[in-house]
Amino acid sequence: MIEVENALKDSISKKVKEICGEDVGDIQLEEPPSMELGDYSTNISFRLARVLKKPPKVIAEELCRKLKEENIPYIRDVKAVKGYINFFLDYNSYARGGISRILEEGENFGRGRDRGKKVILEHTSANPNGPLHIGHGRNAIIGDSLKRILEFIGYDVETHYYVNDMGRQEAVVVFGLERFEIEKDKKPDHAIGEIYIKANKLLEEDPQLEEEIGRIMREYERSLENGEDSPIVERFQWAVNYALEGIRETLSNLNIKHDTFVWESEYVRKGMVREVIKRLMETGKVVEEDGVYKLDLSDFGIEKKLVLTRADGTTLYSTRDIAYHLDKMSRCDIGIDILGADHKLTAQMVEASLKLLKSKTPKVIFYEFISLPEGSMSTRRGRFVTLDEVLEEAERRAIQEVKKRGVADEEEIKEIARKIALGAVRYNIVRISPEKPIVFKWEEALDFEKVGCPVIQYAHARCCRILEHAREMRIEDGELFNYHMMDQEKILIKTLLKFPRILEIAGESLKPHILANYMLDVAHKFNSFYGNCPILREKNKSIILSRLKIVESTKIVIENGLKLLGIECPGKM
RNA sequence: GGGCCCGUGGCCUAGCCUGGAUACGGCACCGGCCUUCUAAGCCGGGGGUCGGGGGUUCAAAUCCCCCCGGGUCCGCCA
Repeated sequence: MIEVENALKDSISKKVKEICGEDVGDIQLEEPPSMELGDYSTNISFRLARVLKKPPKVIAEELCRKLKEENIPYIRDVKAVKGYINFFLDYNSYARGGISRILEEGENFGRGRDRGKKVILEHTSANPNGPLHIGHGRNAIIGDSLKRILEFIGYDVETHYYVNDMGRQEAVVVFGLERFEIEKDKKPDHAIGEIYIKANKLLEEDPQLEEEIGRIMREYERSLENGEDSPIVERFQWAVNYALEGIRETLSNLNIKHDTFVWESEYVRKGMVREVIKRLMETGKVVEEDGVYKLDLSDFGIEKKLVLTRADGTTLYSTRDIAYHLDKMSRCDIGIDILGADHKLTAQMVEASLKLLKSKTPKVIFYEFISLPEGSMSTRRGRFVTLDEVLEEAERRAIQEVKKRGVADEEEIKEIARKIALGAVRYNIVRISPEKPIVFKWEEALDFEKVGCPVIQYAHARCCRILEHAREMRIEDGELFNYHMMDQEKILIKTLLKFPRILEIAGESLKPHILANYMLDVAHKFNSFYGNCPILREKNKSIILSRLKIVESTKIVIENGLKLLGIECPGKM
């Protein structure tokens, strides 16, 4: 609970000032390794040792004496141990205060005040030349989770899918569509993907055709710049929209919806790319080399020069990307991009260019690749595992599991299995911190035992069942938390009350995996509580009532938390 | 060759930014618990040179340097 922490910090800060006469800045509160040692601790004495020229142990004891005189809310005792100062909560009042807050706030528990800040978060942005694979999934899932978290803690968030319709790869699709029949009964993104693979194979066999790709790209760009709605423009639009239709469906199955799809070509059509090039030319940082103009970014520690346009005058991805970012950053307070680690250099160059143009720059979250045991994925070679097949397989296995348990009837099973599958897939990706490379293995991705989201959903289902039974029992109101509480309930309550702080940390540091790991922690703490503290079997009415409130609070935290990870709770499983 | 990222028990993973008390969990393994709130669970147990070596510090998984292994980038591709 933030109130407790702030009160503690204030008291410590005040006493430190009395001892050494000066402000030592922000006090850090930690949690001791075990409950016997206390609930909160500070290592301030170690930091003061040098200033005061006294051993930490002596300082801790002195501070401890002074802190004991203070009346800090919810704190019943202070102890000095081996240089640390440890604080002990009065769990009865802490539980009463904390639990009633969770229950009052309900689905708003953890929600932050409106910050009056507009965020544009760009994620997924996969090229529309095939279905999304699990690598794209990592991008989409991190992005969508982050959007939900930021929104919940008080930001106004708009998500962008930057549609890359101008690259070589899309020209290859258009080229392929001229030569191969598209399979109309296939899911559109998969059908486009096959065309793309076939076209690439053809290009490999007959490199002469490469000329044709260049011609298509030039023609498309010229048409756009002239503002024409020529056949080539229509062909590109058709191909892109067709693939996007399938991509949208996959995203929707993952509970992901973008607010805006921004087409790269729009920046060419509106002349904004030319404008950017012109403005970059005026910075005085442009040199001519091998017949093309290049931007020298050595002032930013980047050795590689940025090519502004091709020798044939057509634009490049990077310049279009700068135009997009210039526009985007002017429309928000904070811009966030989710990018694969392979984009690090490009992102640096975009950032440097934006600085040259006096623009704000985006915050970028980089994630490492998901590879297959046999090597890295490749859309071009058709070597990838699609999100569609992962979701489908997960659902198939979930149906089997749910049937085995026999807790739901035929109609419910499908819906329950869908939620479990979605949770398993999203959770297994979002729980890993993004800078960690992942090797995709089917057994790991779809393991419903123990690790992962089903455990959390299961804990939630248990809550639901208990509350259901409790309603039938019609337990009357009474005094709460007036008994000697078990460790498991103390630990659970403390964990539940960390939720708002966790969201703050996960949101501000742009790390959704922190929330994911916390959710598993809540489930474990709940299971331990459930296994050790009788609820409905308890004789004492006040204890039953109090524990039911804990169950209800757990249900709220799990629902709120999983919702922010884009995961639903089946309620029974 | 240079830049960036990763390297934590047999396997997966948190902690690293902001250094502190027994390194968080899970899988697998061993033992106990279902006529009692869903056993996708609970309780207990074994298992660790935090890739290696130096350094800074009263204190290093955490900060600095070097090395090893893996990934990635260094296109008039995106």
